[in-house]
Amino acid sequence: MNKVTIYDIAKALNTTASTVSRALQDNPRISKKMKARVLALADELNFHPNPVAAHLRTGRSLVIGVIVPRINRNFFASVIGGIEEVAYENGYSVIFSQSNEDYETEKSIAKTFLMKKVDALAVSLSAQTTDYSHFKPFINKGIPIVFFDRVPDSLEVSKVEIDNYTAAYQAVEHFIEQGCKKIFHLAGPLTLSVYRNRLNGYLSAMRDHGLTVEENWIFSNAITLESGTAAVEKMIQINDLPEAILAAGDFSAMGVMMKLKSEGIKIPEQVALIGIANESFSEFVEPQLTTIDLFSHQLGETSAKILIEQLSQEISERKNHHIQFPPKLIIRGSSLKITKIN
Amino acid sequence: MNKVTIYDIAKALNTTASTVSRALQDNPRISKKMKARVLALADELNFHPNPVAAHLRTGRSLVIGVIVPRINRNFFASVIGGIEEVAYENGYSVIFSQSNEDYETEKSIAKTFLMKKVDALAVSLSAQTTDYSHFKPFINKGIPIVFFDRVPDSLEVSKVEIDNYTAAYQAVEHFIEQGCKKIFHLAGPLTLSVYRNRLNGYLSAMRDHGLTVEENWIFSNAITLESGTAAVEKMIQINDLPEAILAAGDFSAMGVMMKLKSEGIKIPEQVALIGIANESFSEFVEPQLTTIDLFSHQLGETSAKILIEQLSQEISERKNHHIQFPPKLIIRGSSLKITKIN
DNA sequence: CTGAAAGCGCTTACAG
DNA sequence: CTGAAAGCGCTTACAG
Repeated sequence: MNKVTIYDIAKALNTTASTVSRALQDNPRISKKMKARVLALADELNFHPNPVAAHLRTGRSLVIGVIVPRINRNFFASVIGGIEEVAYENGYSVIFSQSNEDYETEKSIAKTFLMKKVDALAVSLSAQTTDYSHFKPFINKGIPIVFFDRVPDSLEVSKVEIDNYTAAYQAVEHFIEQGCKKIFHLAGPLTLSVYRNRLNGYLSAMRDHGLTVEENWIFSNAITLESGTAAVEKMIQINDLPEAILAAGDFSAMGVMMKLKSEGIKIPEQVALIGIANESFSEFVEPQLTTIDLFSHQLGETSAKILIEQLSQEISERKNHHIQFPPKLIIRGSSLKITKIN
Repeated sequence: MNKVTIYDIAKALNTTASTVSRALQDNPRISKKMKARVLALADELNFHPNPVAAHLRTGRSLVIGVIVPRINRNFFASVIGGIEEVAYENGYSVIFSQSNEDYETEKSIAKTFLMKKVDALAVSLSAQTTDYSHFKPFINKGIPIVFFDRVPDSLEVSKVEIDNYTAAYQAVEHFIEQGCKKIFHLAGPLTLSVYRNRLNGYLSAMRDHGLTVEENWIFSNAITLESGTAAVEKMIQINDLPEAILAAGDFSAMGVMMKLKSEGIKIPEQVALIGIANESFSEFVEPQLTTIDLFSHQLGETSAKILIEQLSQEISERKNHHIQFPPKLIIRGSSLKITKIN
């Protein structure tokens, strides 16, 4: 219990703290014999160097900070899981905090993490965030920073995401192959480039196939279950149902599905449906939801690897990575009008 | 950028670090005038005391460690979300790690957290853990520790859970009210008291209603989707279907549901079904899944509150809390044989 | 109300 | 290959 320090070990071995410290770090300047003696005694006394003291001295905390909108989403939980795994393997711990989609909270967390001296930072932006200056101090201090999924467009930093433009584009093409022309899009908050890219992919695919998108075909800020339900209500109200709907997230797709079903509208026969995220529930529902995999775990692993690589480099030799995973459309029953499965 | 310290402030104000330190802590021994001057300058210089130095000196890290089997489950993500919220409000940060249901990993994380000097610890045990000695050092050092959901039965510590016995008991009674007598149970890993309690609740309810449970009515170690599917396969194989199934988790209930549906067996008409956890997907599926709410977010909040309370107390005045939330059966379509809704 | 001084437990430049 | 010494940036018992 009474904490053992390197001084206790030094005294017992008739040497100095310097030597003990070096021996524990496997410093080549220490003889094998001395190292063996130090390690043996450290082991016997169950000694572990106090990382806090080391941190104060070296400036390295071995902690990676993570900021997410909320942890209570399979997608974000899974990304954080990936980050934690890689971090742990490399001797780093993960400290995290939730912005709750709130800009002020995000700013305050960034400040806290800066004070707590995280060695590196991984962030997925809140839906409210349009100004990124709260991340500047990290960049200025040479603290590696990586954004994942919800990345800023106007900041020179490392980014890890999927190719959202192509993802939406492919979804629309799949609808078109299934014979759909009147295709609606439930877009997310357009403050975030993720959702702007999905919207653009949708628009381009429609245009490239000679389909004109009407104004009321696009619903904005619709990523919750409720907003999916509300969108369908509105369609029914003005008696304007599409042949297909691409939702910017699985939760709003789920709202769409539940509302359509409760109204007796057949999926995919009357309205085909595609979500984005591949949440676990997407294969539990009926019909199973066609969706786009976001490679959440790999997103996390890759983000952590970038940070850890940069931590091992001199500031001058670091470069920003911009990684885009190719999207993967997972075709299931909700979008198959022609080849019916399920 | 060039870090400001209390010495810089002291020098600029023609006073000493002691005074600056006390002023920043709002120590009553410092004059209001001096406090005002210190705070103004600190603000102007954008100074924040280095918590690492404070930690080395005071021994307080303002970090709470959390160990979960895995983060990639809505239940655990939600608990951690609750812990983080309360921690953040109280100036604490949350560091977490995943045991991946592995005992050795759990031990190793505990050791790491001890070394990293967390101020307090919240744990949900891995399914493999039957020995708790890796938590003893925390208890011995007076580091507050709380277990949630997957709590150890033979350790004098604070525990936060739901009354799992009653939960399962009520589920069985609900089945009986619906006219079921042949009721199967998919139990979880019985190393964990959570699952033993659920099994016991099931057994007691059956016995109290004069129903004899046969050996093959209970499937053990069945909390994954796959094990749910496998259980139904086995029932079909030996041609022995029940009137109702209580699964120890929503994921295995989902496996049961999918398999029954693919076999053309009607839920709840032929087999009624109840899960446990109230995962978000439970209301998305068809029929909607009757389940038991585990109050995940409150579990997290309560766990964090206990820790924070204890951190403010002398070791001698701390006492172990044992909190059991009353269970809440959420009745949906999958269990309603008589009163059909949905 | 304010100050001088020690110390938390390491690491590392400097010296030999 | 080993040691003596300074210092990371705070806090707080002791003194006045």
